[in-house]
Amino acid sequence: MFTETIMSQRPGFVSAIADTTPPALSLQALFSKQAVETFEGGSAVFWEGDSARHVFEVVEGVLRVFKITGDGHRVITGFIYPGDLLGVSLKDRYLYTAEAVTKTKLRRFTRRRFQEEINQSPELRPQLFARLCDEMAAAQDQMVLLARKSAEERVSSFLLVIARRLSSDQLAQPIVEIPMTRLDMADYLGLTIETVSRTMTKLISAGVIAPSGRHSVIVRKPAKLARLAGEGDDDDKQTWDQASIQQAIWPQ
Amino acid sequence: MFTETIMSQRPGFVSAIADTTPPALSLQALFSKQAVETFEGGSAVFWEGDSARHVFEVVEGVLRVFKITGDGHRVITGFIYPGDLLGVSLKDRYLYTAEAVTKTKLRRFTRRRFQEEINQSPELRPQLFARLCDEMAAAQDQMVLLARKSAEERVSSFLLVIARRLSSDQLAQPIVEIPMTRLDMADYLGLTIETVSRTMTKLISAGVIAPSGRHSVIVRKPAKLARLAGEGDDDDKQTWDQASIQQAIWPQ
DNA sequence: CGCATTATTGATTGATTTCAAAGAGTGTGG
DNA sequence: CCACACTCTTTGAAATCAATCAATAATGCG
Repeated sequence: MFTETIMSQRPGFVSAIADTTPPALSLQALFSKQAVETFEGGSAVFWEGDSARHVFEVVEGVLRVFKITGDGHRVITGFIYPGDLLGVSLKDRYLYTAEAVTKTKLRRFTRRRFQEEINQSPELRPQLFARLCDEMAAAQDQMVLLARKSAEERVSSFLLVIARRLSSDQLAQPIVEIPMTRLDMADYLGLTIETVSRTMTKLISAGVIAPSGRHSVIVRKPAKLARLAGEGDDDDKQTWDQASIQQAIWPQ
Repeated sequence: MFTETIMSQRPGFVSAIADTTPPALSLQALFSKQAVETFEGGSAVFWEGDSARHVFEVVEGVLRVFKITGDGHRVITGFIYPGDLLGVSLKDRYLYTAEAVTKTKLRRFTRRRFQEEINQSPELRPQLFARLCDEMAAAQDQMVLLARKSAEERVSSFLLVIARRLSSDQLAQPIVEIPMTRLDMADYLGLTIETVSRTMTKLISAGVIAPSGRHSVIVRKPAKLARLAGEGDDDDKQTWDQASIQQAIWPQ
């Protein structure tokens, strides 16, 4: 099971990822020493209930993380993007199945080794904690979405979140990549595939988004999208001085 | 801001709580040195967005933790019971409002002090991690509930969870205390108060539960309740007599 | 005891699901 | 290069579950 020795190590590759992190020892720097493994789209990294032997960092690609309910429904609890950690449950069994949506590259540590590293580094610990807290915050937002939002609000929220996630990477692009299928979206948003499809169509008809291939859309009216997503949108003036950035990302 | 000096310390009080914890230094032992504060039912401990200055441990009582959506809906993301921690977000702002459901007793640390203690203790750290992971697991279960379960499944799941939670405290009691109101339940389960009420009535008519005052019910058919909750329970014997009730509630 | 709050019950509406079918995109092999 | 099979997506019509609207009942508090 120790597949991390399969590929050659690429120490010089670190800087491209770790540039933005101030401390000498970051989680990303830690993982950067590990070998990169590749998973084809659709393949599972681990299964719910598996003995939790490894912790992963996503280098490239997108994964879905899900549970199967008693009556066979799939509930996707999150999507994992490059830079995110995967499998950081302190339980000894994975809480969910992780599956590659697209072709994915990962680095892994054994849980034991990872815990040692974390324990020995006062620098790493707060970073890991921060990750867990981000995950918790995301989970809570998702609970709000599932508990009270309409189909239109759910889909809009989803598009908005992935649009913003991308914006930090590839700035000034109104094109939002949607690597996952409609079924993935449905199982993430607590809707059926038909409702997702209908809602997308509705957003397109309303001119909020425009189709741009099957796995991407162009956000045409980001302010309206935010309003539909049910954000506290009294006004969107005072947020940042970098309103110019927002305009650059989403030119109206 | 060091409000923990307000009340007198009660070192002798520890044992009653800390008896069950093996290690010399447990989270509960840590908190046990702090003064106890009381919050009346309905009063807020902190608000979403407040500067996150303290971490709390619940000594007694139940709290609700919630967010308010853009359109004014309240979404309760969890209930906090004695022994649980509150406010362990590593963010510098609280992610949610915490409000006492019943009269509640808490102990608190400043965040700074708490982090120091955690950082200096290799014994405490895994305990805190385990708590966070339990919280995460609960959040995921809640996402599953909200994403795919019917009203009946939601209410049944809720009753089952609090029944099991109580069982560790006050054993061998099929009487489940429900300290929260129907509105609390509704806002937690992503339903309306009417639907919760109707579903409870339905469960009563079906003989699954029996009313026992407004804030408690008797679980008469725990196996059926588990089935209605959508748990993967392939086998289920009929369970009318008291002995099998207890077995079914607490199988382990 | 009366009033405010909380809970139940009933009737109706409506959003989303379900069922059904057709259309679009992708890859394969002849 | 095209036909075929497959999957994924869109669209339509009907059914359903929970929300909403409305009224009554129970509880608890001063």
